[in-house]
Amino acid sequence: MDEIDELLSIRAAELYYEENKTQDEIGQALRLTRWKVGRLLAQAKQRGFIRIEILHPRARRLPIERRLRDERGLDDAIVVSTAGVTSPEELQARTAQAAADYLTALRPVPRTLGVSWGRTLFEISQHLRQGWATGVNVVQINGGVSLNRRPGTAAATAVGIAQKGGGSATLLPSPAILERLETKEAIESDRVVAGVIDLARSADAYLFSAGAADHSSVHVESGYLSVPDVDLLVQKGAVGDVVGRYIDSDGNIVDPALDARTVGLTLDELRRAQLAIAVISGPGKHAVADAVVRSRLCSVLVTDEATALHLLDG
Amino acid sequence: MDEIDELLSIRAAELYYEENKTQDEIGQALRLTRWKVGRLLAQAKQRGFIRIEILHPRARRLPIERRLRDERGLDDAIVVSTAGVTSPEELQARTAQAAADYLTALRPVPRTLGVSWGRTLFEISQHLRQGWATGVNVVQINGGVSLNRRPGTAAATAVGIAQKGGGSATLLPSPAILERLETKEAIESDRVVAGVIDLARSADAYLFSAGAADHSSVHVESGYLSVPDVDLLVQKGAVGDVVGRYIDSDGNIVDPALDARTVGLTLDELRRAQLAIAVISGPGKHAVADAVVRSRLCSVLVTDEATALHLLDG
DNA sequence: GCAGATCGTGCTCATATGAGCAGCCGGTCG
DNA sequence: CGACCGGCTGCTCATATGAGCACGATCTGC
Repeated sequence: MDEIDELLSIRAAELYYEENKTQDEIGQALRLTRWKVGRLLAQAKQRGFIRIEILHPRARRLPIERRLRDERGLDDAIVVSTAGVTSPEELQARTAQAAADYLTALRPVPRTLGVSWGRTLFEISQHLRQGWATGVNVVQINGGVSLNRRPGTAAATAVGIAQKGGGSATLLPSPAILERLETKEAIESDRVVAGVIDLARSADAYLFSAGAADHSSVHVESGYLSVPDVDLLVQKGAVGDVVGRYIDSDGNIVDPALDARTVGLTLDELRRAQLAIAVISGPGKHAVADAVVRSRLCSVLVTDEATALHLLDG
Repeated sequence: MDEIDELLSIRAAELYYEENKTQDEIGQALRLTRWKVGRLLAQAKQRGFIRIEILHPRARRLPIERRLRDERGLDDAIVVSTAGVTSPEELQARTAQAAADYLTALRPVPRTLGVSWGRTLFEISQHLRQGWATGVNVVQINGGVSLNRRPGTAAATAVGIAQKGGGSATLLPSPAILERLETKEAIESDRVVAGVIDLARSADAYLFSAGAADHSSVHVESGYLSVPDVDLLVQKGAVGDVVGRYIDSDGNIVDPALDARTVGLTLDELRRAQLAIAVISGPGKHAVADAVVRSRLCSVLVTDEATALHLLDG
């Protein structure tokens, strides 16, 4: 296309998209046939001169979702638009809403849903509508009795999801990470705890998020790890955690000793699941998101546009 | 429209604009009739959920141009899009290009074109194509023999426009502002100078820009005014200058004594013109642009989107 | 409880758009 | 010099879309 046609295509696009003229009218105005106008408009679109954005908190990016499915081998992907997002909170809210929508529309409805806990999961629980399902039992898949502040966020999340879904919640009454291996083994051999974990293994679907490996981690906030602990993990290659287990960029356990002291489903158990929904968004989580997808920890990913593009284009 | 319809309209818009489905296909997917889909899409547009942008340096904003004509009483308005602009230089280039395009398309072709000088005018002269007109004579409408750096920018501008338009340039051999009133009157009574000004008065069209009243002014750069001079003008209410004459927000001369020492067409002579094209863009020039339009110094305005919106919505 | 108003729905029909194709023009190579 | 090729043009025809309308549901006020 030469420059004169490029300019004409812009003039045509202005009249078509901004002035709502018909291609025929544009043809008269620019002294072109309507077919030429149609071709100019098609070229303007094809060359990327026309950008169409859907500005809405619930807007999704279907072409990116398709690419994630095709190029990253996911069973499904939900990508929320970042157009018009002004704060990190809004991004988080949009993603949580999308996850809640996905759960609500999920068919068949899972009878037992395994969930992790954390900021993202809590927000999803809040965005779910009363009656989003009927008779969904929720089971915690990793330990999380909070050691200090915000007691019961983990419990509140699971109970909230269950209650709104017309079912009951089964909590995992254990810390996330124990200081000694023996204690962890003792807890896991406890009848109740072992029963919960067995139930978790049998869940039809899992819903979990991932944490970035930095000082803002819920593990630091909850007191399970100290800031130097996290620094050490990062030094060993950790990019973040999934159900309390820290992984490197290939999805491998970074610190087997620490991992052995972590209560809950193992990553391999998660990988074997039919339906594992990861909800990961925000600029700080690009690396973990990549590790989760790369190592097939999830079959479904709910994320934001920027994170998705990072997964696709590096 | 209730929330369910709002959400549906977003889903429909995603399928329509991002996936290129027909309304009928969307109807099948969402279990709606195609008419319902059409209405949802219309509502999504009307409620502003759909934003269509034309991303191109030459893109204009026709609806804003129309509003400028209708609401601010301009004969014509050219508004360049700011979509995708990354630097002030690019904004300036886009506006200058639009001004050059406007001149080129102007009918009837002016036989004599009065021009001011400055950064904007110089850039317009550079964007004009060789042969943009045939036989356009250019005359300077305000004094501008540069006192120090960049000698001849004013002359180069006028000569460039004339030469590319197949005509000749008539320069105004005078400083912009003189220190003493007597000198100014003496210069103006000079046969050559008086002849040039007479020719300027008879021009078919004028092309000029406006300067902001701040330290970046060409008058400071050229040495006609000192920084304290400008500060004083601002204190008296100056928002900027047109053909070297400083005006307040109502378009009135701020300092009559200074104005009397300024060589060139007066503002009232400009106001009487059939065709006075002002080219004003950039965030720093919102106030002058408003003054120019409000006081009818121009009949045609070439500007950028942000400035135009300032003129329209405050 | 009912008449009238209002709204949303799904139709018919006119119009706008896109796909595909024959002809033409300008360039190229034997 | 002329046959060929590729790209552009403006057509025909099928399809997609939008305007207008009649019907039925729902709401409102007496």
